[in-house]
Amino acid sequence: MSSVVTRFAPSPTGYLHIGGARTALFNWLYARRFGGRMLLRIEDTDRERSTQGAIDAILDGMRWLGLDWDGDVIYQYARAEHHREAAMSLLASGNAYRCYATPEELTAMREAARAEGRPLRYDGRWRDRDPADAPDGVKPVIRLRAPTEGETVVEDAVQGRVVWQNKDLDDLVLLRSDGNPTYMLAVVVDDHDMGVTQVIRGDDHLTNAARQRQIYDALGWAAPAMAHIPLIHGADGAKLSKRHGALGVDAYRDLGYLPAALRNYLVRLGWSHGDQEVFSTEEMIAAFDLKAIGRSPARFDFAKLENLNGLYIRGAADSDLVQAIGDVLPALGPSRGIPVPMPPDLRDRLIAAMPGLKERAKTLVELLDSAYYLTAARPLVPDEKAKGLLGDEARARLAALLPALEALPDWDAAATEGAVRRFTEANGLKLGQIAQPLRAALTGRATSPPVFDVMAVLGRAECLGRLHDQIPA
RNA sequence: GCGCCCUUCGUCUAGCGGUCCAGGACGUCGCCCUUUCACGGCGAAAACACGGGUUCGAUUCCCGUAGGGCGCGCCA
Repeated sequence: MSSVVTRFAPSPTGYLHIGGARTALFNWLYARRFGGRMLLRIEDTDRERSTQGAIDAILDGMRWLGLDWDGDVIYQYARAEHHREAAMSLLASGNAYRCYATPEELTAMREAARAEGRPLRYDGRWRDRDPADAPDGVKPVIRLRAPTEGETVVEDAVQGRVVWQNKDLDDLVLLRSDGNPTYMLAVVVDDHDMGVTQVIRGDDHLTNAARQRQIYDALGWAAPAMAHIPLIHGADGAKLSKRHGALGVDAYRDLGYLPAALRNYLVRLGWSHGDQEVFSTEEMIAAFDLKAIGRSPARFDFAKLENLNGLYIRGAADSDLVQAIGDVLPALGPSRGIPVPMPPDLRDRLIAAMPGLKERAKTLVELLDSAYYLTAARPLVPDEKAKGLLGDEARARLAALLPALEALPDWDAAATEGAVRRFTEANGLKLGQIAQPLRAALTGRATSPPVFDVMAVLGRAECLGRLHDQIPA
């Protein structure tokens, strides 16, 4: 029993989108689960659309997500010679033939078929034709001489046994007229040469699996095991578009999601392990198996991702969170009022504030926003909710409280709380009636960590200053 | 049009013939805790697409119907 080899094979025509990220995760988990390897192959045979920028984005996305691959990145285009050799051997064995139909001819054929309600398949017009009939000046493609009778079967780990009638499958192109291989050929040759034992990919490739199976058979090679996982849909059930989640993983990073949270969310999309919702990476690896992958498409749900992200934020180390904030800072723009890179003293103050902050943030962006009071310069600009807490009456109360605070010999949470409580008792107020305006004046927000902790962190001078800013002259 | 795949609460899912008047999680709504928010705790509403079979018995098996998805390129 040879060891497990999986592969993730994106085409570099855009960023690493969320569906691709999940495919990569599943391949990674499967390889790790069985002590095998996950290879990374860039399918760049489309020279028009493949870009270096996309390759970089995909690699960066995988690194950010914590999905590493084994060995060097394999570039499919660099292997074109191997693909051509396979096509030639197929030609030699009679399992392929030259087709001289022009693109215009094929388009006309398809249109006619569509108009007459017939299947849109190549009609095999050059399959048995004498090569002597070849027209001048037309460079042929090489097509697979696919079986016309019987059936092609794919035993799929998630879809089960899927059967096609060979009469429904046409003779696909293996080599283009310019001599370059098609995706269909390249995938088969590469997976074979790379020793891939388990293919895990989106089920948009399920039909391709049948056609690739025919190529394997023609080549006399054993096909790897297959697992076609359902696609991820948008919240409305339609295909995932940019509007609802088909963002690159870099966008999720910039939105303030943690890689561990995204991994956890993604692994539960289409896969389950009883009632368990939260998985550490180790647990995921130990529990992952193909059998538990469902067959119906899942919809992307930001609310659940947020919930999970909040869970991971609460569980993260304070210094790690500040580090993560620092990492996303450049993408957030200068409007946050925090210099990039983050000054060491601010870093320390943020770390000190994290225990109170991380309890109430769902994303790193929210975390940063809630830290506004730490970085804001006087006078503060309260948000709408905070403004609502700073009416005339409230500000009058703050003015009345001020002398008691100014007279405090010590400035810590216990001291300020004591002073405020004595004030409320003396004036027949409930604690909230003074604590909320205090919070609004001090933080510019209606929510914050416990207000007396905030006062301790800010220090006497800054607190009294901010209070004076809000008190009527 | 042809082929293939899918269908349990709004969403992610458990369920592999009786344990299901269907369980968990997110979300929603109450209540509690609390200076607020959040966290946490407690509770509520919320689903087996439809129609036929098979069976003593179907959410579970089979066949249709409807709905959805994917594929049908000298793209990948």
